[in-house]
Amino acid sequence: MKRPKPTATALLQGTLDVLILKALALEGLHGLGISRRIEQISSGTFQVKPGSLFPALHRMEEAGWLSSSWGESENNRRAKFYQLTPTGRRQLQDETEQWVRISSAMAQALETS
Amino acid sequence: MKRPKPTATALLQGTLDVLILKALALEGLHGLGISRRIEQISSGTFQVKPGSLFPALHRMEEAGWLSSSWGESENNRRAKFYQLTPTGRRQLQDETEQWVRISSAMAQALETS
DNA sequence: CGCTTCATATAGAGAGTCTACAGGAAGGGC
DNA sequence: GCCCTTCCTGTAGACTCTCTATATGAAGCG
Repeated sequence: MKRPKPTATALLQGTLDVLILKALALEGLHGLGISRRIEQISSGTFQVKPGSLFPALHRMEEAGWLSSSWGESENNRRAKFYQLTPTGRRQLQDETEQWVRISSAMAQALETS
Repeated sequence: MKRPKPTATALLQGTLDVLILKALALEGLHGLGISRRIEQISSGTFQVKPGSLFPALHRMEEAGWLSSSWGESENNRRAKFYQLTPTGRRQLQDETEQWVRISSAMAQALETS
């Protein structure tokens, strides 16, 4: 019981990637649009801050899961749009399956036995 | 696609704590016993390496969730036994509820929409 | 022309897990 | 007595990822 825990840590480490991939599954979006989409499909549970989002996008683009192109947002702002690559779509499948495995193992482990 | 991903990262960051707490919910165990219990209650899905386990135990003891005492293992080896403190038991409840919230939000987000 | 909003970006800190290694002590084989 | 394996705890260093905080620029509004 050292400190009252300053950081909230809303996101579980490792879940951001699959959420970004899922957000882009239907259509390409720009950065803040991805953030809003994630918040939407999780009913507000996950709120991705810019400082988490953009490094993740760069990392995933470098990994070959996303491709980007500059365009204009719905508010006439310069915005970078991201799309899933075929590799990224595969990655979405893989990470989704991995999540199912892990979460069912967790559910089993946390069952009151 | 830089590297073929050297590390496997079997465990999701942040899930080790609640697994340790759950492993100790029924009875006190020593370090490697906790590791084996976690592997058992997750049907082999989670395998906690010593290099992850012991720092976590020290951290959690310092946080006041666990108390420890030296004793003898079932194989006559010197072993440190850990028990849940009342604070730790509360922490187990909190983290379990948090896991339920997060995993259901993830399930909803990853639903094919 | 300042203010707000939108949009992208980086630096630095912090946390947590991993690999790899180390040491001590018990038990078995010979 | 001596090796060798197993059990048990532990640390060091690297690595990855998320967070807070801050910065920049451009559009729109009054």
